[in-house]
Amino acid sequence: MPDHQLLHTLHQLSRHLTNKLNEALKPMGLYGSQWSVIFVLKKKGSLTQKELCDYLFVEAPPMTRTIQRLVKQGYVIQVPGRDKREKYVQLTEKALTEYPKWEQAVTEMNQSVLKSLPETLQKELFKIQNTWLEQLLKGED
Amino acid sequence: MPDHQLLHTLHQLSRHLTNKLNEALKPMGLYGSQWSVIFVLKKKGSLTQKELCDYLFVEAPPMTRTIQRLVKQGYVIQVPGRDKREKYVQLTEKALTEYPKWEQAVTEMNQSVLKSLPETLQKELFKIQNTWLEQLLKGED
DNA sequence: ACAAATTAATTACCTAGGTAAATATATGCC
DNA sequence: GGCATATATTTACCTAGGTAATTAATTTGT
Repeated sequence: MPDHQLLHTLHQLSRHLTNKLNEALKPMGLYGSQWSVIFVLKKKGSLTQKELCDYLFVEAPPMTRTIQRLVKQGYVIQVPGRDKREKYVQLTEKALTEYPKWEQAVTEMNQSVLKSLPETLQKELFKIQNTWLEQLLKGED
Repeated sequence: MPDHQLLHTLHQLSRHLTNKLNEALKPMGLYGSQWSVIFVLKKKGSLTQKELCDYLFVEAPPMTRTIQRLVKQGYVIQVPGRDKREKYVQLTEKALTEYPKWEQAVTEMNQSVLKSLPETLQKELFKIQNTWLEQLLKGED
């Protein structure tokens, strides 16, 4: 019976948190989608756009746009690969310099929204979400 | 430590489910946002746009657009209220006729995505989400 | 009673993310 | 080698949802 509600609540929660993220990043002139790309690049180094798409489960066109905005802001450069179809994307010095500030802002926001949820529930939620998402993605093929 | 991951997974899960919903509704020419409005109107009867916004936690401008599309498709009519600033929105006969088909499509989609998640976890997830969202909204004021 | 503040809806414009189609480069097959 | 197929990126266009500013109607304060 509460099936509709479950998805509805999940949707609202996600929207609420996305808004919080954007709010936290706004003072630094970044958006959530940009942060997600920066976060991955910081962890993984240089990646092609395709690899970024696969990692973030985002389609190519929005990825192109997000990257182009990052290029324009000077936080990322595109380097043509040996295969000339693909473009490797990597953080600039400027981005690496700013990164700690960005990460701190996001971390603070995370803590602020998570403080109302006991840690046991956080772990439980994380586990259930992961299980579910994994199952859903497995069922795709 | 897995804070970033928690929000990231939640975001991906939500996107995945939204895509599934749109996919399920596509054959009937509806979108997820339209369905959410129809669902509420079916349950609550006639509501002003403001009331719909409050109920769905959506801002007024996207609500205006969603409703205007529903009007154009003949699924909803806008009735000026006694307070002439507000517009009551209500389902048409056409919408009520189609409703069972829509609901079935959404229910089937719900079941299809939920079948990979044991019922105990569904309940657990629902409970945690609700608790969290409630706390977050409480903290807004 | 009337000017000022508030409110509901709309308009204009932004990001996020999706599909379909166009390009350009690689790869396979003969 | 050359032609068909596959792949990475981009372009064009759609919905979802957000903020800021506009408009019209209502409420408040004096």
